[in-house]
Amino acid sequence: MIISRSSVSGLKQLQLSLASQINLSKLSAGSWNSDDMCRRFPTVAGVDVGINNESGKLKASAVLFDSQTLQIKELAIFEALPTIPYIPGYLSFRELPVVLGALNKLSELPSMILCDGQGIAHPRRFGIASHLGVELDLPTIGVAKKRLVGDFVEPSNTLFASTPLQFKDETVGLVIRTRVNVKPVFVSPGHLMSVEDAGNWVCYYSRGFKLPEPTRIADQVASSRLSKKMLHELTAVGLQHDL
DNA sequence: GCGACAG
DNA sequence: ATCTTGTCGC
Repeated sequence: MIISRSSVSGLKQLQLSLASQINLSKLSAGSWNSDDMCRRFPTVAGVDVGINNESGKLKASAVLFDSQTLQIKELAIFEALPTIPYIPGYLSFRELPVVLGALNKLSELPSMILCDGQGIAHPRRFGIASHLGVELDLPTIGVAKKRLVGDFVEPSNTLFASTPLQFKDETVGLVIRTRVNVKPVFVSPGHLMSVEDAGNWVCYYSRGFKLPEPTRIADQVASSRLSKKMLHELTAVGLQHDL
């Protein structure tokens, strides 16, 4: 599929315009307390997108969790053919439609969302997490496995060690070691979230794996790689019908 | 001109 | 994103 450079410049202007709506206010007042924060944000959804080689369709997943217990409350998937190819810096225009499709299938919207990819750690401060946040007016956090922009020093090899991700003289995110001996993740706020809160939430949601639980499960669902153990647990609760 | 480049 | 074997560590 071809995409003209004039249409890309149009998307660029749209990003610049929408990015001005981002609000990075702090959610936490004082020290970050997980019990307190979970009361204020009772649910969280993890979203991710995979590609189905058979159909060529994008497959988005939205997994709703109780933020306190991290128990899965609901799960949804949505598939559709991609409209445009993947272009670094314009990922959201390709993936957001299916992500919204999956989220809309949930019986309730979450109080916040963690998504695969960048938040404001983006050339125009408008990664997919920011686009999703502005679109739904919900707090969002971007958790990426790779860097898109910014300079950083590798965080020490200890659990939750983190270093700032600097881009054009500002800290746009954090590089966090969510698991020892594993490459760190790139965390940045999307919308209605500060860099600091985004880091605290990611550490809180991390349970021994590289990716925090919401994104980790959403990732497995979107790429049809749910472990048999997880599949069995979901079946027991009757949440497997969408798979 | 050259290198970098989320998923 | 996805393709892939053996291997290291808890």
